[in-house]
Amino acid sequence: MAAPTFRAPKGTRDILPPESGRRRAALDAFAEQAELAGFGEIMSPIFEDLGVFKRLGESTDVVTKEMFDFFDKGDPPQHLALRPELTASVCRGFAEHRPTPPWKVWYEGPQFRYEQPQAGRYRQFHQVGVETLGSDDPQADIDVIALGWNFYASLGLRRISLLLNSLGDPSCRPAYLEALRRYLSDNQASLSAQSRVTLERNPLRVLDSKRREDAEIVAAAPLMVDFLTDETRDHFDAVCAGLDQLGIPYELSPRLVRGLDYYTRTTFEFVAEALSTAQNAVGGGGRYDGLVEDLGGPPTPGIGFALGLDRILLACDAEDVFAPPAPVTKVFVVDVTGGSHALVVCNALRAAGIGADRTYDGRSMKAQMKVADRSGALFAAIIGEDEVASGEVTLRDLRSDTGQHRVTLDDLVSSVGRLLR
RNA sequence: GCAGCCAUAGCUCAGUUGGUUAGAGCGCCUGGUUGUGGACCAGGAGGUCCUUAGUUCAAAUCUAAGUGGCUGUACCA
Repeated sequence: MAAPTFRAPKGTRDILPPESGRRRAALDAFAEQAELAGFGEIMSPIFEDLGVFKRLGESTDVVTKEMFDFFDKGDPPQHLALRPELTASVCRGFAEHRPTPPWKVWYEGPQFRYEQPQAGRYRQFHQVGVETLGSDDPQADIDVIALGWNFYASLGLRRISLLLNSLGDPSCRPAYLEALRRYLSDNQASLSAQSRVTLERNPLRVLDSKRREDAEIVAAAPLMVDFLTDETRDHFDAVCAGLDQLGIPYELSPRLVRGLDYYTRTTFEFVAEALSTAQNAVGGGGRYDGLVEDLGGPPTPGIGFALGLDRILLACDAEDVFAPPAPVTKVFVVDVTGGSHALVVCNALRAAGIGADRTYDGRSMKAQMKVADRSGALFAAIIGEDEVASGEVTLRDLRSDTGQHRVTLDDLVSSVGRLLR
């Protein structure tokens, strides 16, 4: 390939039509579902004070090595970072504005992590998500999970699995962590070198290891579910019962640990069976009952999820669903008299809400008809010397052989409007 | 982070043991009809063979480094 002077930075890409239209449609579908469920959109800044994201957990890769951070020009300079996820921003917003709970918001937008890119993983990636702040009712958990589930279904995806777990809360997790740490330490000799390091920082995440050497030890490790207090167990059981009630299938996944430290109690992940194992997580979320307080707000429980749009669209490809939307151009104006009539006609059609397009540069009729066909337009509106002389336009059906007929310029918009119904 | 594979036209890819002017299909443009798209036919445009350095009389082809993409792994969405 001829090397262009500049290219999109590593791990980023341009999304061009028609793929961009498909993403827009997916975003619109998500927005509609979220609004139907009573969520309003939050538009937060793309960068925040680095401290906002440090609360995600000092031991997570996201915080320790994957942040795009920089200093601004202030005196003293402020240490800022591009957002690596949005839950922290939402909680910061809640702590800042103190809206009346329960506060239900949805979001969409690009997020940034400095990682090694590969298929389905980008340095700038796009997520949609929701957060419900201010309620620890298990029915809030169920509503959130159901919204995610329904969104995948609305795109046409069928092969999505829901993995469910409870990570406990401060009343029971310390005891479990202690038991887990003791167990893993006792069996340290059998663990991989990498896991021995992870064990020091965060024993929970050793459970996430997929290294073969660790498999045996991990499989026999104590499980959080066996340490839940009555209260957290009741919460978890209520979530399961609610999902049963809604007919949403799930798989209990007692070793499901998520990459961010703030999660408590309910945690879940959506997996696309149509994608290869390394990038098949298409969404995930859970409760983070301590995060708002960590960010300086009042003690506030919260639950939410984030879904990775890039991977969702890959899953749509794999399942061959959710095609790009039909072209908006309905009428292609072919003007062989120089183009100024096309200018007027297109403007009138567009004003009436009818998609209209044309070519430039005074091309031949043959060339213009070719472009008209390719545009996906349903009709060609042809303007030549004859039409100009009689104040008419020739309307030609491009998608069937019903031929063509003339209408007066004044009638064009209403004729087309009738034909499109 | 670690490891492997790959990089030739807008796209998908051929290119022999290193040897004239680097090819195909699709796409694009023009014409075949001085007013008509899709099918067909003819012609045309389009290339720093990723970059740099090296080996050689000679490099798309061999070597090294860099860059980018992909795959696995780690981790994550």
